[in-house]
Amino acid sequence: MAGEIVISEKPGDTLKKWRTIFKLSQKNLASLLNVKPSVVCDFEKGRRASPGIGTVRKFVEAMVEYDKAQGGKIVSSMFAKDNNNAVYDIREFNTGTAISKLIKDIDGEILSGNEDILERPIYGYTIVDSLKAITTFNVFGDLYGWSNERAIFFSGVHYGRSPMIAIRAHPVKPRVVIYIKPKTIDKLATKLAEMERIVLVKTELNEEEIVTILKKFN
Amino acid sequence: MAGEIVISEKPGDTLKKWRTIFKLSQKNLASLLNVKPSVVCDFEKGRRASPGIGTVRKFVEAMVEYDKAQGGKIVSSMFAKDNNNAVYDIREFNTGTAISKLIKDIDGEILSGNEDILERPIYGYTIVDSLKAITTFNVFGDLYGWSNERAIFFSGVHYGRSPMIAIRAHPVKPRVVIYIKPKTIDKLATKLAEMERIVLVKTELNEEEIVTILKKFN
DNA sequence: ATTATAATTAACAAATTGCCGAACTCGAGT
DNA sequence: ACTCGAGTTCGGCAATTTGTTAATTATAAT
Repeated sequence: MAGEIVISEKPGDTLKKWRTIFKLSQKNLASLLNVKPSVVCDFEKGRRASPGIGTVRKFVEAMVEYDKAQGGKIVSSMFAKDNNNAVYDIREFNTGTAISKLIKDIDGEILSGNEDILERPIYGYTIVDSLKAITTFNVFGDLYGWSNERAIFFSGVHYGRSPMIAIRAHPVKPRVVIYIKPKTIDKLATKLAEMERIVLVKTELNEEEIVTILKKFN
Repeated sequence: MAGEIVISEKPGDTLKKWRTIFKLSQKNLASLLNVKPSVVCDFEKGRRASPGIGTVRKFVEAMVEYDKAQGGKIVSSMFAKDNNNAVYDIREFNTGTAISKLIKDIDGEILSGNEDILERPIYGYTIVDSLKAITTFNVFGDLYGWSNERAIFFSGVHYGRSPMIAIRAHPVKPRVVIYIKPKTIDKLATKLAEMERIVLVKTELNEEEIVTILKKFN
C-alpha cells in the first residue's frame, strides 16, 4: 500500500484507489486525518505532487485504523493470516548485524561455514517450522523478508536434510541457516551448506528464547 | 523497499540500510542522484523528518538502476523471479463476467479446470509482476481487491510452481489463475490447481495487451 | 427543478523540504 | 604527524508542501 503509493507515477490516483477500497469519502477521510476535505482532494488530484512520507503514512494508518474500528474486514481480507502458517516469526533489522554476533548471542555452534563470511552483515531473520512448512506447502511463500541478507531458523529439524534441499532448490539463498534443536545432523546437510556457501549453525535454545534475544537487535 | 522506508519510524536508517546493501558510499549515491553527499547524509540522519515521496523514489530508482548497470546482482539475488509479487494492474468490474468469456478474450489456453466452473462470474482481476516487487513491498498484501471472485494473472513465471504454492498457502483463493508467457508448466502446478478447484490458464499475450482488452470489461 | 452531498479549485500564510557549501570528526594507511 | 576517504553537522535560501477558507462544479435522489 505505502510502497505502491510512493512508486506510482500518479500517487494521487493510488491514494484515491485505496480510499475507495476502504469505502471512505474525502470528507470522511479528511475528518479522520483532522484536515479539510480540500486537502484530500489536492493530493488525489496531484496538486501536491510529492507528499512527504509522513503524509502518506498518516493516510495509510488512518484508513487501516478506520477499517479496524469497523471490524477489520477489508484489511483482514487482504492480509489474512494463516494460523497454521509455518513461519513462526519474521523480522527486519535496520542495522546490519554480523553473522558472528548473532551466532554468539543465540549460543550457536557452527557446523559449516567459512571464516571469512562470518563478519558479513545480515538484515533480518525468519523462523520456520519445518514440519508445517512441508505439510502446508508454504516453504517458499513467506520465507523471505525484504532482504535475503538474513538468517533462517528451522525448528522441528530431524536430520537437517530437507531444509537444505529446499534451500538448494530455491533461487534465493539466505546467508545463515540455523537449526533449532536438531536430533542429528545429516552429512548431506553440511555438504549442501558448503556448496551453497551458507553458514550452517545449530542451537539448543527454543524459539521463544531466540525471539527474545533477537528482539534486542536493531 | 519504498514501502519499508515510508513505514519505518526512522526512514533515514532504512535508507542507509539499503545503501549499504547496494554497496554504495554516500558520495557514490549522491553522484548518482546529482546531489552533494551532505544531502544524502541529511536524509540518513533524519534532518528531514518527512522527505517527499519523490525523493524516496529517486533514491530507490537510483540504487536499483545502479545495480542493474552492474549486472543486477543484488536485485536479482534478492527477489528471484517468481516468489514475490507486485501488482501490475488491479481492477474491479461492475458487472460479473463469465470466466469463459475472459479466457476467450485473452486468447487463453485452459490447463486445468472443470467445465462447470467456467460459467461462473468474476468481478475483477489482478496482474502480478514479479519483478516490480523489488521496488514496492507488496508480497501478498494487495493481491486482492474487493472480491476474491476474481482472476489473478502472474507474469515472470518460470515453472508456475511458486505462484500456485503461494496461493495454496493463502487463505483467500481466486477463481482463475492465468500465467503470462510461462516458460513451462510444472506438473505440481496443475495438480495444485485441481486440488484448489481453480481454473488454471496460460496466455501468450503480454501485460499491456491484456490490460487493453480488460479495459473494455465493465 | 431542487436539495443535498461529494468533489474540485483558487488564493494565501506558515512550515518544511531540498539542496548547497564549508567546517568538522573519525579511522585507516603511509 | 599527515593525508585521504567516508561520514556528519549546520546556517542559509529558494521551492514546495501543508493547511485554511470560500466559492464552484458535479452527481444523485426526491
